[in-house]
Amino acid sequence: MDGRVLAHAEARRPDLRWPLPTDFARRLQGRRVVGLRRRAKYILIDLDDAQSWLIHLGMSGRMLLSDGAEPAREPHDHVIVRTDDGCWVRFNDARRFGSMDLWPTGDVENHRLLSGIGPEPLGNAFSGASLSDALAGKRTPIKAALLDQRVVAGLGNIYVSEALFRSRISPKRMAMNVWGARADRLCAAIKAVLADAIVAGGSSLRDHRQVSGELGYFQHAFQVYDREGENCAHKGCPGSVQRIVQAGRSTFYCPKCQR
DNA sequence: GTTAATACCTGTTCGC
DNA sequence: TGCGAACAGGTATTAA
Repeated sequence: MDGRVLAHAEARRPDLRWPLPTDFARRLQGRRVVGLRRRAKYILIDLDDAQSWLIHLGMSGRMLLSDGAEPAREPHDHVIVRTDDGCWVRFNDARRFGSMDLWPTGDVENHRLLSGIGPEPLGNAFSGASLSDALAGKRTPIKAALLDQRVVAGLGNIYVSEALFRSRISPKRMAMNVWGARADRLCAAIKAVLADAIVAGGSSLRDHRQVSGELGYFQHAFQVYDREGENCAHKGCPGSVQRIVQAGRSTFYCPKCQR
């Protein structure tokens, strides 16, 4: 999309998770894309009027790209954009947990949804030491702490379970008790899980898809998530995967080797 | 101030 | 076969 003009924009409903900004489609229309970035779970599309288009895919949201004739309208196609070179971009989100906003590019770090968010897990600023600092004094299970975007950006329920399994840390362990070598292991596991997932094209559960509409493949590489009752994947461990509920979300782990 | 629970939404799956 | 209940997810809001 970089460099292309948003020749036409249409919002087919006034809200997603929250109301779309005033005159949303009109403000997109005619703008040239001058940058494409990501911060945490947000896609940031910088426009030539010094505004940035913030997009969160929520859980079921997806951006679908196609060339040529206008694609048939499908249920839950909430925002539709056509670029000046004939590309169609559709934001489709059945559950409407996604959101969009327009915000000054120079102030985007201060947007209410982005301010206070933690370091990028794949960046150099995220280390065992920085993770220890973020967890210090937190009297909540490490599972819940890792879902807190202020601690580290971009981790969701699945990747937290996988990272805790790889680092052999119990999801029930108090966050403040994850430091030193444990924090180093956890940091490395988070980076490894995300790197593996990116290579595999992401995780596809039910209707999660890539821009082409294809499913990702990382779900086939899950070691604990949605594997309740299966043998622990750690070599030599006699344990089996258990499912518990923490903060209203499923956690999968091996009680034998995750401590 | 910190942590836990709840609401939002809809397609899919499961049990009766 | 058909129906309703439960479930999945991220995050703001409300409650404790």
